[in-house]
Amino acid sequence: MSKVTIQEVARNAGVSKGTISRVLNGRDGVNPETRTLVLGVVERLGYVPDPGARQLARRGRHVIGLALDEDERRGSTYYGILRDALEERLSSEGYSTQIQRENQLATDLDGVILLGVHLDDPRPMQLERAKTPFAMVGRSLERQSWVDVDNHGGLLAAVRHLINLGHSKIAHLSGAHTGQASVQRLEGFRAGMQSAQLEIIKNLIWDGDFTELGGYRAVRRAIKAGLEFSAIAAASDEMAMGAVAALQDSGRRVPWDVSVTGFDDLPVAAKAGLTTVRQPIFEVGIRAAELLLERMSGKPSSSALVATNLMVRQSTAAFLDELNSSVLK
Amino acid sequence: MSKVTIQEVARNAGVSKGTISRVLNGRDGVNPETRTLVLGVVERLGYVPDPGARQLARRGRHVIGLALDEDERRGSTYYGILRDALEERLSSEGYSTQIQRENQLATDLDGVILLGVHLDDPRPMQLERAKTPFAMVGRSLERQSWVDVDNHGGLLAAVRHLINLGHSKIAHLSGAHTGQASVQRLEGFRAGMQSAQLEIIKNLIWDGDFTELGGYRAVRRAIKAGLEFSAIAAASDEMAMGAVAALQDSGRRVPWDVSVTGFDDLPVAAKAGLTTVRQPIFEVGIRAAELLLERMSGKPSSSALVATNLMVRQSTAAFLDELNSSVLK
DNA sequence: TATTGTTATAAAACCGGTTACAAGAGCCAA
DNA sequence: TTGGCTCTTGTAACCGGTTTTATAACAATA
Repeated sequence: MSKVTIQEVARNAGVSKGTISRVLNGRDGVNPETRTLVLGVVERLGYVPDPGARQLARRGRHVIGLALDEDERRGSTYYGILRDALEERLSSEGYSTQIQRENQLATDLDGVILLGVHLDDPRPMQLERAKTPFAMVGRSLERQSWVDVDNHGGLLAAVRHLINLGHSKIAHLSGAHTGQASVQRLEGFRAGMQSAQLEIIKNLIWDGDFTELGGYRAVRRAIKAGLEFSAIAAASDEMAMGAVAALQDSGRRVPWDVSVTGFDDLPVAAKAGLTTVRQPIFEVGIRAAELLLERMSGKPSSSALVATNLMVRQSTAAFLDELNSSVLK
Repeated sequence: MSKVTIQEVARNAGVSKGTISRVLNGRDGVNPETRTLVLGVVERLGYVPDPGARQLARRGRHVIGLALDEDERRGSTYYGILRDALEERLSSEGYSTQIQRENQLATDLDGVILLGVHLDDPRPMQLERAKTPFAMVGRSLERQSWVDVDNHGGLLAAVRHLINLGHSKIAHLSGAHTGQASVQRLEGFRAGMQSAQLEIIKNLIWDGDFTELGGYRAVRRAIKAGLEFSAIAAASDEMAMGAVAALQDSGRRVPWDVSVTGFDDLPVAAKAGLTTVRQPIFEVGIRAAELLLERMSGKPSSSALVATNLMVRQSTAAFLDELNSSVLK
């Protein structure tokens, strides 16, 4: 319960504080035997270094900045979870985090995490010029040290799931076409349809603006236009929820008349029983933090594409053709 | 730019480190003259104590927990800003924060901030029993140490603004009636109408569920039902945005045909030109942190009701009666 | 006047880590 | 055998604060 200090670990292992510290920080010049002994004791005692003391002992303030692209997104669920993850990983390493307002990338930072990078983002170049190490959440084509979710694979999995259930007239509820994530998900949708030799109908790709209301309006419009479809693969949970509401307002039952899938797996999705693609946001944050730490320690940098999981719930069901079902009778 | 330490302050003031520390922590037994001298030097040098060192020197981990009521709300804009504020204030005091999952209020915390307390909330009692100091965001009738926004006064101001513009058939777009904030805003609406001897029409009080889509649907329903109104005072920006969308979809122009006000002043409100009531969320967080610190140091506890501001933008305009305007011609 | 208390401050110990430096062990060449 | 080298580990200083203890100056009391 009460905190265990490095001193106690040292006493238990029969070595000095310094050795413990060297082991834990991966310094070389430690006997492999001693190393495993120490790690064992650390494990047994459940020792966790005090972040405050660590920060103090390593000279310098050790601050890393979190740079968001738009103020508007600040505080959305996605960024909240990401921040939690980054903070958890970085604070355990003795770093404190600090939100960077706007484009004023401070120069006295030890590192920066860029959130929501887009294609013609000027920030990576700025940071390179200032020789500040950084890692990115979002894909970069020219540089390393980025983490991204496998958007393409995620939507592909959702579409395959729908196809396996017998659906063929599948609509895609897309976000604004500016974001990379949006484009990748759309491509995933296309890939899924094509792999089953299904036709991609232009009228069944709708813009839902990544919001619940946007999804609602898009689906209402489609129904009013008399379009036929038996499933909707949305590019976000919010849009999917809006779609469900619109279907219900139009007298369609989910999933019996229309199946719906989302993307993100927000808490609300589980509550509403929405089949969706889980984005491991927390994991993305952890990886981003690790990439930055890697880069700051001078190791060769890499990037990471984290996988998604399809969470099958109650908003999808097998396709029931009215004709078919009447024949069966 | 580089950090200024307590040692430098001490040298500049011609006293010892200990004295600086005593002054900054409000310990007594310091000569008033010395105190002002030290404070002057601190100000001049722009000295800010290092949180890490502070945390280390005060024994114990010094963790305070942030307890949310519902997982769902986690990460919403509101809670994001609140967390920023709490963290800022508490970390400068050497405390680190930790999110409390569910109801597992850990016992080894120095203090707890309860977010979103409601009337029959069991948590205050639990904490009292465990003798853990706490402060609450949201009103408590039985206890002290809470901070809340003046919901009543905020909506009252919005309604008065509309009345001053000549409106009389004013609708209220309310949240779910369970929350305290919702009830207080509804009461503010009533008070505003009554103070101008205006009739409160039951059919003009709608439930919008605090979401954009909820607001949209409620307004569509009202229009379809043929209800007459020239202004809508919503209990949240999101609902107000939904209302604006619904009005536009029905061919009503905002603000010429219908005026709309929101509540919260989210970034999106400024962008959309929505007249709204600003909730000083950040300020609420700071105050909550201070109330907790107060309580932990054993001072007599108090509570705070922070004021709102009406942000007048382009979604409200003077009432134009068609009859009137034709007469004027 | 000698003794005791008060008050204000300086000095030093400490918090829990990291790291520069010193030192002992083992090995090899001279 | 001895000096020098590498490998490994202990020792101690230090980071920037807080807090306990010691001390000096002065006032109050006997």
